[in-house]
Amino acid sequence: MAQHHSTPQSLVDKIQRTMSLNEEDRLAVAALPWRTQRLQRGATIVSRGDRPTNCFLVHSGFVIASKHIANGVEAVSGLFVPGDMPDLFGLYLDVMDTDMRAATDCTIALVDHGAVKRVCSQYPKLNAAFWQQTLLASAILREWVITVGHRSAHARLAHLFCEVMVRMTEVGLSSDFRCPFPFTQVAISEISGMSIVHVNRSLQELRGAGLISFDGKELEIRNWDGLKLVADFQDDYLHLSR
Amino acid sequence: MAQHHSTPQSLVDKIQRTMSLNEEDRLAVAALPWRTQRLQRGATIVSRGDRPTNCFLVHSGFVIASKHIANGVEAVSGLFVPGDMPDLFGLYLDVMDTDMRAATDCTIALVDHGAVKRVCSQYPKLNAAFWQQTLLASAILREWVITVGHRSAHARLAHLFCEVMVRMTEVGLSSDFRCPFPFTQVAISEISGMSIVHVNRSLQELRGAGLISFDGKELEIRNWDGLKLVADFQDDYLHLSR
DNA sequence: CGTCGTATTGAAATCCTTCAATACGAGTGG
DNA sequence: CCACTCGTATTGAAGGATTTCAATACGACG
Repeated sequence: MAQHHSTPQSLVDKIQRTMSLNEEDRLAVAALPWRTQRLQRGATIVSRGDRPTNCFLVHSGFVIASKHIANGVEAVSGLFVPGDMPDLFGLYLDVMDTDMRAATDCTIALVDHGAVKRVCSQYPKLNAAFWQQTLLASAILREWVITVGHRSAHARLAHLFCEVMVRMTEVGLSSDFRCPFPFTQVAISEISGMSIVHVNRSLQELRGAGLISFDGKELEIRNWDGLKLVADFQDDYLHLSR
Repeated sequence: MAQHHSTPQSLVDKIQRTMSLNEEDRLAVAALPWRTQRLQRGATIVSRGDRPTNCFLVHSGFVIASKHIANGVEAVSGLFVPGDMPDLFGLYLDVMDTDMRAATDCTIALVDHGAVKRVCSQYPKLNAAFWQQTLLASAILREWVITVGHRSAHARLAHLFCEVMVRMTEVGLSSDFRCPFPFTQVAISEISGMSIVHVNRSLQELRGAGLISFDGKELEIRNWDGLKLVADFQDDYLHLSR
């Protein structure tokens, strides 16, 4: 697997949306021993039960966190976009409680836990920044618990689309309410926890209402306010700066 | 409201289940400016939109995190037991994205964010410990996303009971598979996101199968393995030591 | 041209909610 | 002590949302 060094610019940018890093901090992040790696769709990144010594940053593509439950069903608990560090929580949790896999072809950058801990202890700003990244992830989880538990299926889809659009926008990967979203309907059904049939119908509903367009590659939100309304989407949980 | 100083023993204990603190660390935690406070059931602790300067530790009672969604419904995203710091995530998230309220009469201990940050920067072990507490909370959220999204209603209840029992046991509040659980069925319906009627019926089912007994005050698990089975409960996400 | 993954549609089945009514128990005021 | 009320628990039954089953269509690719 190809490996080379890489600048974690997306991470630095993401951190700087909520915290100001000085030159020294930025350099320290860049100086971390990142190892870039290309992954094919479906590749396992970490497995439940692992005792990780690394964590990773998503450079491109989408990553999914899931567990296999009772009947062997894969239940998804999170979707990650470039700039995210999906398993950063492993830094202080000895054993992984979920699987992570590449939901699309991906490029990721691995870093050693020890190195991360070292910069954290040396640069208080970075300690705060990495900690904050884990907290931002937990804010999304809180919202997912509510969405999955209390919103109707088509609101769930709408909510997912709103969230993805905002998160992609945050890292500069959208324009004009369009962003990559290279998922089949069966993939969307896994992510959203809905049946394939119902995904299909809800999608038609959202399309029919002129709220979105989606071709399996790219998502376009054609009526942001309308979609937000059906999704009951309030973006405060994403803690956008300002 | 009565306020006095208090030893955060439950927190220290909880931390020590996964990390070894030395005498100095323990003293530093105890020396934090904790302010104990008594709360009546239903009391608001923090509100969505707040810019907190404190966080709190639950001493006794149960705390609930929730948001008010579309139709004014209160959607619960978390349940907290003694020893938990439910809003610790506010340490590095400027504005609260959820409400927190006392689900029962409670006693909590408030600490100033500044003081927490200070001990964290001074005691690396405590920095790790507090960070880890937020990560343990996020592990529970991941499991909740899955439970709410993929498990049947009666499995959801069973799962909740398993989780509560383990978490109460962790902090020494259970014995013989019995622990306080002073909730009405309507409260359980809010926590679990199920309708009241269905909570009632699922409860009867679990009782009828001899798995639990529950009288609105105390929960008893009469058949742990059986309950685990219907709940599809695997405790790894709680990261119990050993 | 055949095949396989994907998208779409119809229809039945299931789970869960909602509506509605009754029962039960504790607390309150007469 | 009784009558009343209110919150809680329970039950029946209808309605709705979503899943599951089954079939068909579509499109890319070898």
